Amino acid sequence: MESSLKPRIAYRNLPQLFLKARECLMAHFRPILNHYGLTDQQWRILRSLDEHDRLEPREICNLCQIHSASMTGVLARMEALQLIQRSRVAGDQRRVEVRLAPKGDQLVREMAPLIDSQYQLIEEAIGTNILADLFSSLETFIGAQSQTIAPIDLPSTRLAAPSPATPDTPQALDQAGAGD
Amino acid sequence: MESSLKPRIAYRNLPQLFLKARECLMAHFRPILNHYGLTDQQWRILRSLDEHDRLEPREICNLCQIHSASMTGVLARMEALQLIQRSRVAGDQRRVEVRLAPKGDQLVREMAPLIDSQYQLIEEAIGTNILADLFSSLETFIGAQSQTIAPIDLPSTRLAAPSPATPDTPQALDQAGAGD
DNA sequence: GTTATATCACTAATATATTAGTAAGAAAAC
DNA sequence: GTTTTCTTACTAATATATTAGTGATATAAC
Repeated sequence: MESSLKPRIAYRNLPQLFLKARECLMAHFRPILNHYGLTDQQWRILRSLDEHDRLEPREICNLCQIHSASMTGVLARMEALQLIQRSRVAGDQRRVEVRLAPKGDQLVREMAPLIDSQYQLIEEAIGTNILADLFSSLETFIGAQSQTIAPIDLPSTRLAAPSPATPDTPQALDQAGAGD
Repeated sequence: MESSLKPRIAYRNLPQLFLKARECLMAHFRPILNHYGLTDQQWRILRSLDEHDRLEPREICNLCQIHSASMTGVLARMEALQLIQRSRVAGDQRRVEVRLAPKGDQLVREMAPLIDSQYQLIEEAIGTNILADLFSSLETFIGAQSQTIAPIDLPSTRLAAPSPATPDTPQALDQAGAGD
């Protein structure tokens, strides 16, 4: 009684597949971003600002899937790099508006044709219809999420709780003990 | 001369779409993971170990899309929580093998039916064929990546380099200057 | 008008991502 | 057999993710 029906999860790992697809794709663009010293997130924000001109942090969070708590730091660094400008909204002192700074605007202008060229190479290599299918499937899937999907109810009897229990081996493996 | 052809990138943002799709989906599972005090990455590793029984860190990196440099810390924390066990490989002292610890195994056993139930609810809500289409498109896309996709060549004349330049506003916005 | 509630950016603490680099061990070149 | 090269896990430094919570402002309730 040991090899008791090993894969205990029946469904395939869809989130993982999304992740892998994204990584495959980003591998073609990351060299461009790195060439200009940009992180993924910084580029996502620049691209959104290219399309929307004036955005508030909260809107950028939604558009770029960046967590609200990360946003402050990301924007602060981008402002220090003079890629964007931040200012308070006139009527509402809580809110902030973000725009491209001249340097950021110039950077987008320079990078845009490179990004498009890379997309074109990808499209040529893997075929227009495969990409079209993919867009279609993704959008149908995302759209379908607006259905009310019920959450399962969670049991209250959890066993392995997030208590650091016995901090056995805090960092490195003990470098030796493999002989006994 | 201001609204000068604003969206300067012609192609749609596919990486972003992957990200959004993944977030939509994970929203249904994260409550389960959080209930058991697990991070996304920890769960991905547990799930892989459920399927593969014995894995080396390098293999987990590939399977779970977790960066090699992050892996050490993630595994160390999971070992401290007694979810996994690490040990040196007999013949090769460089390598490490990772297995489920009893507590981790028990956790997977408890969580597996919950995960499957949630998948089932999702499948019922959005339809089996939409999901099948999606899997198909994703796999075709990932498979097509094995084509040789040429990288564009990067110009050497970059303007905005990753130099922290003028650290104008290091952290917070200046709380006032919005009246003039 | 005052109180309660909501919104928004931000902060703090910890986990993970990313880049570069290190040290030990293994394999290949010689 | 020694030197070179490669592989593997790990470390360090910084960027971002995540969770919880704060303070300031705005809006709603009264």
